[in-house]
Amino acid sequence: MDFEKENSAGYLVNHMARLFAKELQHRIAPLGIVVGQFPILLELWLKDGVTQKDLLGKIDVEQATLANTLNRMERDGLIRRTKSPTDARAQLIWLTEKASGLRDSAYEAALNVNADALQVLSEPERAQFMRYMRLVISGMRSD
Amino acid sequence: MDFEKENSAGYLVNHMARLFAKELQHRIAPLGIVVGQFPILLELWLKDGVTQKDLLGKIDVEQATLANTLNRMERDGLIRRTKSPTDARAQLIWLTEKASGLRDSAYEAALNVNADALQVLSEPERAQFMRYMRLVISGMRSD
DNA sequence: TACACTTGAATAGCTAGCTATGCAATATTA
DNA sequence: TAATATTGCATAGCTAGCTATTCAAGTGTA
Repeated sequence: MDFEKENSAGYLVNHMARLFAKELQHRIAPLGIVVGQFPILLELWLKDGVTQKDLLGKIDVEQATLANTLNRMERDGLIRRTKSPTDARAQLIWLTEKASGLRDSAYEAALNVNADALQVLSEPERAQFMRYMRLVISGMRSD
Repeated sequence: MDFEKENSAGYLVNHMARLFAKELQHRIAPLGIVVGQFPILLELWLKDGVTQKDLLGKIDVEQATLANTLNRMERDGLIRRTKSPTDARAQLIWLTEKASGLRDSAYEAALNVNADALQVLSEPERAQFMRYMRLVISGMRSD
């Protein structure tokens, strides 16, 4: 039997993900944020004052991962938390001024990473590529 | 400005990579190995008795990451190390019997993950998808 | 109402990745 | 050959992800 990693989808996917992460990391570092915080910020920029559970429903990550990342974000002055008025177990998560102000630069950084990474593909190829990824993801999630 | 994560290549790539890793993890756990060890084992199954530096040249990971993973592999009885006869700083890395014996089952597990993940795509689509990933990777590496 | 069940979140403990730094052995060069 | 530079590897310390477990607060029910 043979196994050539360049012909292994999993190997390529992993490698590509690390390159994307490294590139995004590099571009958002000046903003004082890190990659794991990105999806959370994306949600909070749309709507804050939500509970951890609300966030969890929108972000594809385990609850423990989210809780840890939120702790680091609080430590770093990106969010603050207030008691939920309706449930003593829950807290509402709010962006700080600092974090709110980063939105446009962060969007831009991420859009640039994506554009640069996909620049080797033509426009229709890019669309195909995105479509393939969405298909693979939804196939894998439904197992 | 708008940012929809389902339209972000980086977001999809990251998500897909975690699904692949989780699936592979799940299938190789019975063999007593974990995902980070996989690329190293692939190389060692081809040829062992090599130095860390040799391995580093073939695996796309930082030196420190490799060193840590090798330590865990030694702890887990997958490799052993002998002094290099030519360089007192280096060691030669050898597979144990246990690790050698895992090769075929591990190949099979990985091939199955890939096949299952890509089953939502037709054969020509799969080929395109792989081609796109290789293009994106080589584009990103050459920056 | 008391007790059991469920749920929101935190914590422990692990792998895998990274950067930065240290250190001893080898190579190079003045 | 002595001083310097380079190299092979290890270590420290961080983020990001995971599973498993715990715990307190809410919910439902006998």
